Amino acid sequence: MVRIEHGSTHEAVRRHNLSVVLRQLHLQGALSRSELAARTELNRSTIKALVEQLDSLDLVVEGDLDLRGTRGRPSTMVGIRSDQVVTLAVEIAVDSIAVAVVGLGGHVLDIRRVDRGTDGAAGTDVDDMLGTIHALATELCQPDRPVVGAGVAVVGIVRRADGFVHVAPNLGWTAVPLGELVASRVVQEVLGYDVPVSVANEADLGVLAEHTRGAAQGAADVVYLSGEVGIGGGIIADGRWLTGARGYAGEIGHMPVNPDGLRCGCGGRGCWETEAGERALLRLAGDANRPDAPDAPGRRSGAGAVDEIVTAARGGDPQAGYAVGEVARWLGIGLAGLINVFDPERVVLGGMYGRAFDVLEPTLVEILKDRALTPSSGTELVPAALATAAPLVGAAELAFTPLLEQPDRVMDALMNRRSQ
Amino acid sequence: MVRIEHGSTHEAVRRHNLSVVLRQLHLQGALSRSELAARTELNRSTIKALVEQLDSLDLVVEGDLDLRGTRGRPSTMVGIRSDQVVTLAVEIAVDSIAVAVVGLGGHVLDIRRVDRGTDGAAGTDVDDMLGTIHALATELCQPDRPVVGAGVAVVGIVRRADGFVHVAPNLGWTAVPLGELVASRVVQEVLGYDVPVSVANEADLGVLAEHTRGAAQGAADVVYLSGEVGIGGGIIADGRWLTGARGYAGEIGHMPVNPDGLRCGCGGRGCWETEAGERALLRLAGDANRPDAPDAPGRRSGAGAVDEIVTAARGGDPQAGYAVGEVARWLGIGLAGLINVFDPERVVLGGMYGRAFDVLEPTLVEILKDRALTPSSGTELVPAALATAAPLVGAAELAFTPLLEQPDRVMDALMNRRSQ
DNA sequence: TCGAATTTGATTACGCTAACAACAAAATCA
DNA sequence: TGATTTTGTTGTTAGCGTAATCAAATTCGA
Repeated sequence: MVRIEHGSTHEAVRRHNLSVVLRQLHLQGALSRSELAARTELNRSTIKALVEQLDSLDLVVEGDLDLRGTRGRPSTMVGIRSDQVVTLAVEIAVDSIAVAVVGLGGHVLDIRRVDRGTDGAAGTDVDDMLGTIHALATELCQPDRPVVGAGVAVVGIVRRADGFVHVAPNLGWTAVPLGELVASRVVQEVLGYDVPVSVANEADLGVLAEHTRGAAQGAADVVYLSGEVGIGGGIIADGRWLTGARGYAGEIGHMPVNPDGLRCGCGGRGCWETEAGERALLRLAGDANRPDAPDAPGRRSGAGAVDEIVTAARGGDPQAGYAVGEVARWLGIGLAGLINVFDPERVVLGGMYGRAFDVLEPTLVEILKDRALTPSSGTELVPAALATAAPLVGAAELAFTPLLEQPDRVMDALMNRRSQ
Repeated sequence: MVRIEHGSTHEAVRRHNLSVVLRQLHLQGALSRSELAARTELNRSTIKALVEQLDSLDLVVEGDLDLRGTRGRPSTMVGIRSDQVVTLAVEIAVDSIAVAVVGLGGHVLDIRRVDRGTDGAAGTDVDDMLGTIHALATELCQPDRPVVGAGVAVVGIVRRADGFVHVAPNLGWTAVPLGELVASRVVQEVLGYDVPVSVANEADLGVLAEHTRGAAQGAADVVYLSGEVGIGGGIIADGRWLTGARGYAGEIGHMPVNPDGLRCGCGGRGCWETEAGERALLRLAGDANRPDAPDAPGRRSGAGAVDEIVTAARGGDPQAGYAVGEVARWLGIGLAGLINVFDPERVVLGGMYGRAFDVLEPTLVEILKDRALTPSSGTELVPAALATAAPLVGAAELAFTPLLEQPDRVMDALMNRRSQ
């Protein structure tokens, strides 16, 4: 693929500045006009004009004065229309499906989640799942509330360009054109007009969420690990979300770490998630105190069982402590490689790694001190901040991207589509 | 680190367009004005003005007409002043030191290389090495030829911000402020004025070179592997050179691939370069037909010995074939992990992997088919195109970066400095 | 409580830059 | 040789951010 670098024109400047202002408000919620001027290094006059345009697009509201008690004339506050401009966020997880309406600024206005096999929700059948999403979206959507886009988080390998799910082992899916399906059988039917539908991997959206509103805020280089049934990974490099040439980046679960390890479903041996994933923890802790059979197909996530083990380890249980220690060791060995490859500013641990952060950290730090080449003080290790909300928040963020990049175009196009 | 997104102004637009035009010419060598207009999507009038400004900065020349025989008035060709605007490129390798004068457009105008221990060149002592570089640079530099920057490639872990070499195991260095040293004891003394000095890891500059002028041209997502004494790595992600938060990114040599492998100098066990590096190949092929003792300190690179083994493998020698096969196997196992993490469009193999590409490829392809999750047809595997020139070309490219980004500022500043 | 100082909003004029339009120039093609 | 096509050149226009100025609204100090 050859990239041609284009020149800039007036409109590009305007659009960029409009985008910068809107993004600031999206991230901060509300700012005074003078603060906007300071952050963007733009002139007061320019900010006024930009805010007026955003106002005319129904994206922001100019409200009260900024009453902070500083001297001088107080500045006008500019707020986000978080209730008037929303996206639809969908999460297709292993054991549940969730749909949320997320307002500009990242506010989750409403959310519905159903577990698989309950509430009439489907198993992993694609059609049933679309039906579930359709039903949830219908409940949530108010006809007068404009929706600017939809984002879908799914536990699978997703092609960025069109939301084609190449494979989703934990759902039993192969070759599902999820983007098209959601567009035609959910968005178009529920809303009555088309909006862009973006699909991405759950962990990739996790890092996007943590970077925008969670534990990775302000960090330009981030590695995010999410311990669920497998190990998911997402990366921010140089301030940008890394998705790879096709969108498959961040598939770290099957990095080889132990050639003598157990066989993995992918055909390899000693993959990272075989050694440091949820099943490894359950296996190492022994099956006695755990009701689930860890290898039963279609089983529900062992989150409850994992938490029991972690609690036991905190309480001094030797078997649980051993299991946690081993998982931490293999986690650290793989993580050392990633740190050497990316040199991240911060590593964010989500999923079960986030919940068990306190018991994992000591071992991790020790392993990394040995194995990571970069000065050890360089990389921060922190737990995720958004917990289970991360994929939905990330999906919403992804769906907001076109609006944030081209506020005027997206809103104009939306007006046309809705009025038809 | 908090990033503030700034707005754009007139000057930013002008600078961007100036930069885009100059970069096109830097990459293509010469283009007609109408081609420039087409590529940049800028107006004819604008291109004229921009080219005139670049001409007044002594960066380009307007020359003959474009005589391609198409109908219509022929367009004026715009060429690069490759002989008038140059950078100094320095390579500090394990067994040699090289200095080159590289003109705009990437033309290597002149080059001097000395092996360590010959020609009065130093071993690995920092002072001696600076002396060598000083001598070579003095020979190469013509006083009337303006130098806009200097770039240094070094086999070590380098902090991007200031060119501080944290550690360079193969040179025996620790904590060497190489950027400062080259600036004060080479550039300032040889040229008589200051220019920015940038330092980076050899493999990182390798991928920059291959991406700009080699086998990775046009690819937005690239993984580059260089097999030398160790394994060096460089990454292009989403069209951008990836250096990490501090500049240590791409240190893939010590990724753990085999916990039962040999001890590595880094303290780990079964690091990638222990299993798939030069020493592994020499070890696996047996020592009988090789004069060098592979583990003698300060030894010269075993490039010759490696090539002997590769040639023997091509000829059907079973021992050599086994050694090459094992190296390919471990190389593939590690590479599968990298492919899953980055989802690159292209993987470029340099150093000994490039020279042995034909004998490595079959095994690599087989391993990747098994181990890499992404559709196997997705990622291209190609040998490097620039061979030993890559680090110097990359260093020059790095040194040209400020000029390409802000042509007017850099040239004005240079004028002032040289006239003092 | 009142005036000075400070900071911001609003308005207008200005400068910079790219685009546009019209015409001239230089080639190909029939 | 004339029609056609493409590009260079020139003057004009439009868009956008900035600077300058004045008015407005607050805090601070006496």
